[in-house]
Amino acid sequence: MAYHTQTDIANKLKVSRVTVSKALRDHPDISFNMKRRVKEIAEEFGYTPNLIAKNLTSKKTLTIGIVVPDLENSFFSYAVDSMVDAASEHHYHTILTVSRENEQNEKYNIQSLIGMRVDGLLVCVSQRTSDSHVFEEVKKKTIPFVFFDRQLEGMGFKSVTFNDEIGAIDALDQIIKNGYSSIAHFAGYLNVSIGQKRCKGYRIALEKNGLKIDPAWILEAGFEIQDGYNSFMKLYQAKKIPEIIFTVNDRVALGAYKAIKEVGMDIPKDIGIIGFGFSETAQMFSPTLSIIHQDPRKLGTTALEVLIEEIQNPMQNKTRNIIIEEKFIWNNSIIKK
Amino acid sequence: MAYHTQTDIANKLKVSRVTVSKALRDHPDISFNMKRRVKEIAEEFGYTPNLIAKNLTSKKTLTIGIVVPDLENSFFSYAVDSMVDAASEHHYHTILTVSRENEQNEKYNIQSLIGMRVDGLLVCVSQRTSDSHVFEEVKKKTIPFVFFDRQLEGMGFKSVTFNDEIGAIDALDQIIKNGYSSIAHFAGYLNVSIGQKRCKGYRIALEKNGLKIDPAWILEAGFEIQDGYNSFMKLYQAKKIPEIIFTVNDRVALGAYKAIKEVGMDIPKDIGIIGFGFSETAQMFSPTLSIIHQDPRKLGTTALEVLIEEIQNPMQNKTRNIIIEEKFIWNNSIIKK
DNA sequence: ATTAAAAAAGAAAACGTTTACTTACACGGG
DNA sequence: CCCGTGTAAGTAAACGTTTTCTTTTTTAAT
Repeated sequence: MAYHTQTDIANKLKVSRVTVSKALRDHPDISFNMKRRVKEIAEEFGYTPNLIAKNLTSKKTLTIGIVVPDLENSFFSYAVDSMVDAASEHHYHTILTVSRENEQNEKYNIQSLIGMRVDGLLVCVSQRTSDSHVFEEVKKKTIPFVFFDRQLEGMGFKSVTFNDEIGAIDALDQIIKNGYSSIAHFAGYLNVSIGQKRCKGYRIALEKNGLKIDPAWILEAGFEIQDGYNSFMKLYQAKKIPEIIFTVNDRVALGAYKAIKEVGMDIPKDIGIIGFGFSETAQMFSPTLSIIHQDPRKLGTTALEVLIEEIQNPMQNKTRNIIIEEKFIWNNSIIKK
Repeated sequence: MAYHTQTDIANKLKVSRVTVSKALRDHPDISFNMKRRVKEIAEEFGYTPNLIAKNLTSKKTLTIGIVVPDLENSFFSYAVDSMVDAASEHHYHTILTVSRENEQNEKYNIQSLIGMRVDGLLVCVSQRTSDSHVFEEVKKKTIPFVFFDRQLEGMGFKSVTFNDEIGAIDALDQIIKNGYSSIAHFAGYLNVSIGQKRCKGYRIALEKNGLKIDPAWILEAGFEIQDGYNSFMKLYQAKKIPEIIFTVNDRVALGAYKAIKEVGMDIPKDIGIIGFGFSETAQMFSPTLSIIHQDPRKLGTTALEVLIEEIQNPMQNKTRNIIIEEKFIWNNSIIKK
């Protein structure tokens, strides 16, 4: 690799490097003529400014570090996509790291992003993270920081998240008011916060509407396609089919779809399904899946905006936790009575 | 933000900063005792080495720049995911940029990645890119560079791609040999290389098997869901239904699925479908989609490995264009006779 | 013509590291 | 006692910029 530097240009023109530096930045110190000459040679040399040298003096890297648990989950890839996009609009770069839902990786990633002196961090914490040591460090160094989607509570960092409980309550409320009363819940795992909150919403919605909660209709099996499949088959074998299945996410819903079709039942005629998800994937289902809509792009851009705000005015804005509204989208997987 | 530097540690201990630098890197110059003292203070200060300063002297950033057209396309997000992963195994970071299939963005992205002095570049060129100026620059600066999935031909860069033509021929060959003879093709657009190659494979496969090519069965409509839907409806209204539809990608296949179900026909009983795609999305279909399998993770990791190899031994390995094999996966969208 | 002010350039220092070279000292062998 | 050797430290310079401060030159005002 062979790069030219400002010094090369200065030597060629027999001027000082400061003159070159100023000329390239259109500093008023420099005459029009000199600017022209400098830029000509820069062009000729294919000069590309060395940003890392620039960063060293300016103390700004114009770079944002992202830590995400997983990119195979399209929810995150949409979120990251919109972050990269929004960042680029603010002339920021993004260094992307993936933790694979592993606390060690996550810690390592954050530390090296700090080492690279990113101007700020966007982190979606892994499901099992418990050690807050790295985050304490971030706080001590007062690095602009925003949690998105998931957060470590009680650390005083800003965050942008959804409120699953309200989302679930709101959606189920509408469904129940529409005349449905037997609703099963495929719950993922109840010891992770996402599973917990969604299940809580389910319980509250039912109670609120005077429906009693049948423990046999809360199936705790996991977050993957196969888990949805298994859960439905379990209900089917027990001949205990609800009117509606409320799944913890769209992957589980997909598994349920497969199982339901396999046993020859019809969605939405014989059974309705609703799940957490977002519009693009809901459209992949046929019939299209009714969802409690978590918009990953809104999450991404909001988180980024909050971070930029924090970078530009540190410790000003006091709003800590931004909640993004989840809207219930009634698609074709449930019949409107 | 408040960072401590080696100088801070040096002052505290009343030693020179070089001693600190060496101690932290376990340089043999330094006594065990001094190392211990230095590390103690480093710990106390929460010292994090400034990598950008380090990079300035070492001329290595341990960072790889990625340019991808789009992350909403899950094919790319899988590819990027595996790149980030593989890079991190080699202790490299990744700066991710998205071009949105826009040549200007792409150019800008590459230039700023060069500005950040990434050690190498992984680029999937946008569909319309024609100006090779930036790439000439990359070549002049001899920056390690690898094209993935799509490439600008004739520039002499390494590349990792699929061979769609062979993939299509191979798959259709098997299908035809299985007894099918009327096969339509939903072709995307024939003026982009991806559409061209896949269509060419289609033609060759048919000719090779003595089937004549009916222009009415090549529908050029686009690459999105809606295009697949429209194309099928067009065939349906013309009452010209083939045994098999071969789609240019999985999104078009999805549109076809929707249309087929809508008119009350059954996959695979009434009509079979095959498309380009990868296993994870094929599983999203019901029935599961038969695919010419393009493995994004294999693409990603291979591209990254080739790049690392090029970074470590520049201009050594002469193999320019690596082709990743596409395997035909016969799923449930086509009946095996 | 003299002086003040403005314009154009340059010099030195800084950012936080690493690398190459130098110094100081202790130790043992002859 | 001198010398060579090894150990442990330090000094100076470098990486490629930007910033702050000077200096030199030009222009304009008296």
